[in-house]
Amino acid sequence: MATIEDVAKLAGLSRTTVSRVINNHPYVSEAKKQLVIEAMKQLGYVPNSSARSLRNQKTEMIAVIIPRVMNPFFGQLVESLEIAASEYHYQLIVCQTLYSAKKELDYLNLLKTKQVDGVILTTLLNDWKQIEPFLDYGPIVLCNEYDQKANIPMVHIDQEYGGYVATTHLIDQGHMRIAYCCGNIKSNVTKAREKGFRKAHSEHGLQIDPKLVFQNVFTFEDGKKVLQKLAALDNRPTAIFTGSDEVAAGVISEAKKLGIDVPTQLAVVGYDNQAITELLDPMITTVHQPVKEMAHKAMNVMMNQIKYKNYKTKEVYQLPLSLIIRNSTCLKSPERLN
Amino acid sequence: MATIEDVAKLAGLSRTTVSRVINNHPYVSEAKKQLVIEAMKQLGYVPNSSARSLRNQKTEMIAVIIPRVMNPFFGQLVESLEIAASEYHYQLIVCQTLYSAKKELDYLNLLKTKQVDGVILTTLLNDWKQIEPFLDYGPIVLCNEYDQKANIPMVHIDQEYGGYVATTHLIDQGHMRIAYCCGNIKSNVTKAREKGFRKAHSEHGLQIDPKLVFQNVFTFEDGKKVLQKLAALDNRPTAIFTGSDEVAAGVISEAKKLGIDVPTQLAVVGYDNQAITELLDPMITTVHQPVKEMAHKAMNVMMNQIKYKNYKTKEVYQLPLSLIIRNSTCLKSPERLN
DNA sequence: GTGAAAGCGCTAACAG
DNA sequence: CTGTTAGCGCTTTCAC
Repeated sequence: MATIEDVAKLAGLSRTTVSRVINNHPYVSEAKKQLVIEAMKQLGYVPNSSARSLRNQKTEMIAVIIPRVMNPFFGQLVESLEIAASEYHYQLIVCQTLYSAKKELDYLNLLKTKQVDGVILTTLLNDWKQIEPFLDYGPIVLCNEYDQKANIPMVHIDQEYGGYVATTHLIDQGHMRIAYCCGNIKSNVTKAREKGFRKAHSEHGLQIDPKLVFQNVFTFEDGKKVLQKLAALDNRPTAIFTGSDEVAAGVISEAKKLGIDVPTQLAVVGYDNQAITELLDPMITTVHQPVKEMAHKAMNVMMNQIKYKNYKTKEVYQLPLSLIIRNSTCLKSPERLN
Repeated sequence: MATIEDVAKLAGLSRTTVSRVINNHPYVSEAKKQLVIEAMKQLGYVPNSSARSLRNQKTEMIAVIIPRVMNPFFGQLVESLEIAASEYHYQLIVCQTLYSAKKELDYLNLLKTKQVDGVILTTLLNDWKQIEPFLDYGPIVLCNEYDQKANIPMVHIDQEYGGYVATTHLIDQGHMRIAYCCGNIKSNVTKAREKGFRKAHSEHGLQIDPKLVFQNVFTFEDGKKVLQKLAALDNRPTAIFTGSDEVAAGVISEAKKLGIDVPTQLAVVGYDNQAITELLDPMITTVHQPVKEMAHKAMNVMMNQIKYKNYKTKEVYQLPLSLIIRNSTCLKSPERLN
């Protein structure tokens, strides 16, 4: 493989001049520049990126830590992050924790070993205390996840409003007994959503029945099970807020099987606005999260972190979301509430 | 950041000895080994991976080139490839072409610049002639895609059998007019599938009506459009083979809208066995592809390529697939054909 | 067993 | 405008 030295020799110049041409430095005469370009072409020369990384102390790689790619929300996030990264000529490394806190820490080591210039965390499996020491080695940006204690940039979505707007929509439709499903109760994303759910209730003077609250509900199957439990209740709810479209799909599927009509007997709200919401009958009312915008903002913030190296400054960016009303909560009116 | 030099000084030893400890070399006395370990711990030392990459001429990174993460098939492939890579202590870089042949070439440059030890190609947007020169810089493995002309390892699935088994299933159900949708006609994956479709027909002495063949059908929306065209036909088909579950879902959705019953008036076969096949009513008969196995095999082959550096040897691994029969093609009998 | 020294390929003072 | 030189942090001969 040709090196910069080879190019220099062939062009009859020094390594420095070649380097200058590669890096578009000024003060290289046009004549020599052409000489260098010619020599590079002739040798098929491409700079070695390990050498550059070592010398420049940067790798132009970002790691993104997610639970798993097949989770539609995180898949979409990775897709958008990769597109954003490539706009900055950065490469994206995918790191799947598979919900293991230890793997999260393992992947953070990429920062210590300088394999990446920064890490984007999309969930937080460990306590902030465990994460913080890694900041000595490079920037960490929270994207989607939020932590009050963290002294770093975070780009996230207003989940409290998400819970609030969806619940308010149900209450406006006349529902007074609303079931609630959420995912990982330890996540601040989940907590904020629940806060919004509670706020909507208290604003309307409504109580929440603890029997209607379910935790750690993630999948289609989980959704089915929740519906079975609800169906067995004496005093059934007339609506349900689910933490994800998959769960909503499970609820609807099982409701159909048991002859419970959606939305007339049970209104269902999903979350994430995944493709599936438009494929089912009825189509699912859901909360749209601005994933692309979040990804771009997070990458933008990351680039600034890399540039200005102020890794331990808290910066909070909160993005709005919107409710998309479809037939799983009401028979007509496809409006969009902001 | 502590370097190997710092560790050596603190331990009162040479860089060499420290390096030996890091790399688990024999011939280091236990006493000094402990000294080094102690010093490393005290300094929070971690070896710099750019320096190692430069010295060792390997990065322990693999790039995988896919169209996009949100395509469920490729999302699943990335998920499995990342898991496989991490078992070898390799990192995975995601590269999305967004169906641009130029981006495919751009990402192959990661090989030239030595940013990765190898590239896994899952589709082929360029001619093999365009790709081949990159083999001078490192290994390329084809995973999912297949090309007769390529002189490299390829791990793929027996798509011809996929087309064959699905079509035979339809014929066995008594269908004689079967519509056919496929994706990118230039892909060998697509071609093989069609070959199987044709083979099943000729084995049963059946003709294929060109009016029933559709190309470049990828999405849910595309599926809807295909059904609309079929519905407008004088002589409608009684079954349809689609290239993906999404398309099948679109066909079924539109059929419902037009009052065409699935499966009695139109039997529908999907492809990929994505989650959605079990969420819809009717559940979709589909072809299951062994994605995890393919990913593991591809990564395994890649590791051998890196080790033995015989980049230009053709090796073909073909994996079997199976038909999963659900209600979109027949009302009962949930069997599984191999 | 251990260390000195060369060098992986590149960039950036610094000097001219 | 151009070249000389000194490393970036690590591993590996080659001596001892």
